[in-house]
Amino acid sequence: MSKRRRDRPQREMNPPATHLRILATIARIPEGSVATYGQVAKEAGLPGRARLVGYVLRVSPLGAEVPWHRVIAAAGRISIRRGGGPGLQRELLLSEGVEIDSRGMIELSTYRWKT
DNA sequence: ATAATGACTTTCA
DNA sequence: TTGAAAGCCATTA
Repeated sequence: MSKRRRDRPQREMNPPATHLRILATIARIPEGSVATYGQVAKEAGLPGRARLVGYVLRVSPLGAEVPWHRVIAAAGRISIRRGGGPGLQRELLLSEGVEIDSRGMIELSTYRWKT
């Protein structure tokens, strides 16, 4: 037993814990629907951490287990910037039945994930 | 510890 | 509706 300087009761802990929570929430988004970063954060129990969601998606090893393409900005638009992303996300959403405006806008009123 | 960055959101014009 | 500015928060340098 080492001398831990003041064990925290149970506040934050592992960095990944929060990330896993976010990823788990994204995994719950049904096919054909989309969710905003803020909504995902809130559902994950992290209200106000919308930026974190984006950050996690950036650092986390995305895979088929995480439908990251169903996560869009509150404006109903694809947020990612940086090649290889936007076009791909658009294709994935279209293949799921989500209609996207020519400007890359999505009708949140229609496709927003309802909990 | 402070500064800068970013797959965000909301508000105002 | 579109665009700019401010607010917020965790991670990185």
